[in-house]
Amino acid sequence: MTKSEVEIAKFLDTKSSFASAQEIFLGLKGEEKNFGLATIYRALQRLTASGEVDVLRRSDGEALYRKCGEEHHHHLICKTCGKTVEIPGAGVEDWANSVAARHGFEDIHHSAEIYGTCAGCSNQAKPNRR
Amino acid sequence: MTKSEVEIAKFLDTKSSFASAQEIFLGLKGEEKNFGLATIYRALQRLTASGEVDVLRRSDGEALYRKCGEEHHHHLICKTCGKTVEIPGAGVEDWANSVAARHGFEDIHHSAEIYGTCAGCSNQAKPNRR
DNA sequence: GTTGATTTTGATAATCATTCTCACTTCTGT
DNA sequence: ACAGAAGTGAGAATGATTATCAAAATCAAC
Repeated sequence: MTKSEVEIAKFLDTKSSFASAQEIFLGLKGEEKNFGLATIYRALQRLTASGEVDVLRRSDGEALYRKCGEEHHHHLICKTCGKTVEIPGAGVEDWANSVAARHGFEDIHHSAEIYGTCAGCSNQAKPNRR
Repeated sequence: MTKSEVEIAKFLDTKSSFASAQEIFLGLKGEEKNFGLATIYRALQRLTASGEVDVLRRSDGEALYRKCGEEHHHHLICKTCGKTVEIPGAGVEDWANSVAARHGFEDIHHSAEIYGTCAGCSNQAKPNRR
């Protein structure tokens, strides 16, 4: 594992939400942990290729990264604060397999994310209900 | 509905797969159906905002567009030829709702796509099995 | 059907994330 | 210590998407 990969993994471990490459770059600035933007991108490519980091795309197309568990899972993401919960894959798994089989598709994989407002942000939005 | 929206919708209707803005731009070239790239993007924004066209992101971040049914649905997409099948939303719906409720999330929506190899491409890949 | 306002369009420049280049440094094994 | 491989940094290059702004088309009343 390279120095940049270690620092990026450490940084992502402190966050429960997804972070963009630019955010990681800025977050690592100073305190002797400087890395060029190119290095960040290269390290993220290696981390995602090896499955240590998950990627997904924000609606504007920017890539977001997160350190996740090894097992197959999905995400429940707060639209307001970004807080992310890992969801075990089981439920969708069966659905995907049966749908694919019904249409003659093989060698499948799937993606599934749920977006919403978490309890904390929901309360903040309507603080003093009268 | 503007002229560009009509032509883009017509073009997307002829395809069963997703198309990028650039592909639409090239596909509409010639035959009096010319539109500037900026116009294509603006029309696609309106079409997706009104729900007439679905968007998803290719793994490299490029946006892909498709004319779809009105009802909530998901996609089964061939990784090789791009052929896309619409899947009714029912199955995932329940899963998303129960997961969200269990974690105190409100006001949710979700995305789910299945990627695989369709029967046609699967046969082509291994044509003469001996 | 002409006037005037609003909307759409086109060509081009600007933006911004991501990748490429290349020279330099750091690691690895022997 | 040495050679070769891999990692790094600064900045240039790429490419999709958006912004700009003036010209053209559309529309609504009179």
